[in-house]
This record gives sequence, structure tokens and C-alpha cells, in this order.
Amino acid sequence: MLDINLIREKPEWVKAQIAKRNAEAPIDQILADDGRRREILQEVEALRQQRNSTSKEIGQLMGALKKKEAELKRTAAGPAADALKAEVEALAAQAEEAKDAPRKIGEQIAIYDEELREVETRLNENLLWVPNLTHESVPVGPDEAHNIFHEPQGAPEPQFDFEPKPHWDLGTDLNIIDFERGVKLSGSRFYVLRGAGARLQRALIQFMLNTHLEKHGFTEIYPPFMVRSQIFEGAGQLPKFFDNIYRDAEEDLMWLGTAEIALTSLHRDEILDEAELPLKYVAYTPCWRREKMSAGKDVRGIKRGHQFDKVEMYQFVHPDKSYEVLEDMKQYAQDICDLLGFRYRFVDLATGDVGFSMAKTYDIEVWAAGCGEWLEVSSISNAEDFQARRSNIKYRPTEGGKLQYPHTLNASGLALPRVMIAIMENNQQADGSIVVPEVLRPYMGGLQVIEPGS
RNA sequence: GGAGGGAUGGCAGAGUGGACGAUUGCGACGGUCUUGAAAACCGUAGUAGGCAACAGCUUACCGAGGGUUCGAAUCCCUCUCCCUCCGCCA
Repeated sequence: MLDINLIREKPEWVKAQIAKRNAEAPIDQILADDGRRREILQEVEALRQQRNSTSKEIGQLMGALKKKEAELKRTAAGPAADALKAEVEALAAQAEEAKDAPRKIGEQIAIYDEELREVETRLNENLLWVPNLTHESVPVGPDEAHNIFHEPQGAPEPQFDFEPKPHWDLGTDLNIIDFERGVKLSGSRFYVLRGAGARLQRALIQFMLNTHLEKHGFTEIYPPFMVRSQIFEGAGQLPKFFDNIYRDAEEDLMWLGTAEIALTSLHRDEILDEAELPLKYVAYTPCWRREKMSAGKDVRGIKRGHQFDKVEMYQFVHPDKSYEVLEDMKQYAQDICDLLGFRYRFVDLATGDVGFSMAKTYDIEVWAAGCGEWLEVSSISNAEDFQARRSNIKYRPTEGGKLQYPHTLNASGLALPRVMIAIMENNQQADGSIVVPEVLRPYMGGLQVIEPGS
């Protein structure tokens, strides 16, 4: 969510920023509703103030009336009682009369309130549809064709004296990926990992988590895999990406598309201490995506499934530090690639390709020799205060003053299926076996090579 | 799934229609005292919005949303969450 003050003060600049993303947002409607909202507020608050003060007067009248009534009760019949009775009646009539004015004010307030509710509802909904603004360092361009690809680095490109096979053939031949049974169980874009395949993935998860815990200083989180729709809204997934989310038919629960969604909301509605920052979290979760947008794309193999596993890093940081931390996060993801012996390249996403919630994003792509593709294994982003605003997460500055929004960053560390692909395809041998990267062997009972039947 | 009880400021916990944005205690912060600290004493304190923007004024907020009323923390309705007991269960 953007700061409404920013839209109010620099609407044309905001529009230009959104145009850079090749996106659209109802800025004019927001401005109109925001203006009207403030007009109504002034009217309605003045009315409320009037009503409050008259109500207080009535309260005093009622108090006096009660006193007199009590006094009347204690007084024996006679001239004194008659006089009191007259006083009581007069006061009662006065109170009744005094109610007229505030009652009318109340009716007016109700009319304004109705319009206010309508305007605010629309305003808030529209604000949720406005994407984050990209950072000035992001290359400008309407789509992914304008991304900047950096020179490949890391390990040298693997060389073979035979034709390297794609992972779907390797996996099937070794009987470690079972596509047919995956489809039998759940339909297209699902697969079963078997034997050393399943173990390889589990080893990778352990290896990645341990690396981030022990070398990069993260705290491990195990979040719920299903969360409320509000939580999706907080991360910026809703309302825009509703079609891509799996949801429960009866409860207001949705299956994570990424751990980022849950991690963003860990501190929802909380006020942190500045001294607590940065908060560094890492979580392993499965991720579920309908992939409606990519129907017919990447249908072979395990590159794009409806369910996949991912280790995700997430940080809440001081706003002044977030771009520094973005580079750290990039390094953490890179470390995993290096340890696994990958050849990889960094991509600076162009304004038109940066995700809805993000101000700046780097991708890491890993070379996979069998399918001959660069595979996106990590996305490293700074959301600045966009997600913190949506999720109402603030921090109290040590030196006092107004509460501030922290910046949030997320980075895959890494996405499992594509890492599996790279390992299988790059480490394959002429006989179809696969060499297990050294760092994973301790997690696989010392297994060095995945051979048929292992 | 059944029955009952709850939700109030950082925490604990009063408040059942009018002076309550809210008693009190603890904690926090500032000060006095002290060589320093503790104790004691004094004082300050929530969040969000609007207007003016220098101090100022104002509205809303007692789990959430509606309603009754001149007026709601307090009464009514709906929802969410928590606790206790029973049932079921990894």
C-alpha cells in the first residue's frame, strides 16, 4: 500500500511511476474519494461535536431531575411536595424538549455517515489495487525483455562427452521422479518423488535451512501453510492474484503460494522496537499455485508444478538499511548456488517485470545442461514499506517520535524443484547416474552417486 | 460436534446508560534525593484520522461489524478469537 499522502501530494509523479511498471491504477478515483472523504469528515465531525455537547447538557438536566425525583419521594404530601412535583414536571419537559436538536443532528450525521462509508470503502479497495513504486535504480522498461542479464558466474559450465539428458528422462530412468503416478493422484503438473529423489529434495531443504541458520544468522520459522485471506492481502497477493490461489471451500483459509505471505504477517498489527531490527527469518514451506496464467507453459518436468517446496528468507529492517540488506540477501542466495556448484547469473528485473508488491528485484538463474535453460531459482526483493503498511507493522524509533514502518525483504533460498533439475542435469554421467554434490552427502547417508535402484 | 465462561491501555484488572479515553496496581519514561544504585516521593505518558500547522483544536477507537438511544466500554444482534468441561481424534 502506498502512503495516501504521497498520492495526494504528487499524483502526477505517482502516475508516471506506475506507468513505468506498465501498470494501471485508479489514481484519479482515489484522489476524488480522498478529497470527498475529507470534506465529509469536516462536516460530520463538527456535527458530532455539537451533538456531544448538547448531550452532555441533557445529561446534567437528567441528573438534576433524578435528584428532584428522589427528593420528592422523601417529601410528605403537602405544599412543599406540590412545588417539587411541579419542578420535576418542568425539568422533565425541558429535558424532552432539549432532545429535539441533537436528534435532528443525529439524522444529518447518519446521512453523511452513509456516504462516508461508501467513499471510504471504495477508497480502501482502490488503494489495494495500486502497485508499489519501483526504486530509481531499477532499469526502466515495460516488460521482461528489458531485464538486465549479468555475466554468468560461479562454477564453469558443465561439459559432456555425450548428449546430456533433460531431467524428465533422467528422473524417469532412475525411477526417482514418477510423473504418471503424480498425474494419477492429482492431475497434470503434479509428480511423485521416489527413493533417492525424495531424499535428495529433503537433503536440500536441510542443507539450505542449516546454511541460513548457521552462516547467515536467520531464525527458523515453521508457519501454518494455510492462512486467512487477510494475510494474503497484507503481502500484496490479494486482491490482485485471487485466481492463482488455492482456497478452502468452507473456511476463509488459503494455501500459501510462498512462505513470504505468512512471514510478512508474523508481526501484523504489532509495534516493534527499533533495537529489535533487523528480524531475520527463514522458513521451509510447500507452495501452491494454480498457474492459471501459465497454462500450456513449462508443462514438461518439474519446473512448474502446482505444488513445490521452497526455503524462503525474510527480513524486517530499518528503512535506511534496506538496500544494503537487499545486497546481503542476494549474497545469501548466491552462497547456496556456490556451495552446490552451480553456474548462475544475476538478473536485474526491469520496472515492467518487478512484482506488484516490490520496489526492486533481482533474480538468480541457474544453468541446467539437460534442457539447456537458465532456471529462475531465486527472487530477491525489497518491498520497502509496502507490505508493512498493508500489514500494519510499525516500529518505535529509539530516539522517540512518530511510529515508523520497517522495510521488508524476501529472497528465495532457494526454490527446490529447479535446484533439483540443475543438480540432476548438470551432474549426470554417461550411464544416466547422478553425482550427489558433496555438501549434500552428509544429508544422504553418505550417498555419492544416485544410480538405478538407489 | 455439545455445554458454559470470557475479550478493557505494555501487562494485570475495575467499571452494567450521562462528569469515562476510561479508577487502581505493576511495568516504562522524566525528575527529586544519592558518590552511584535501590527504596521513597513528584511528574509524564495510547493509536489513528481531520483542521490549523509554532504551542493548538477536534473526531473516532474498551475483540470486529451492525443496531437501540439525545447520549453506549456498559443494552440488543451477528461474527472472530481465547478459556473450562464433555465427545471425537494424530
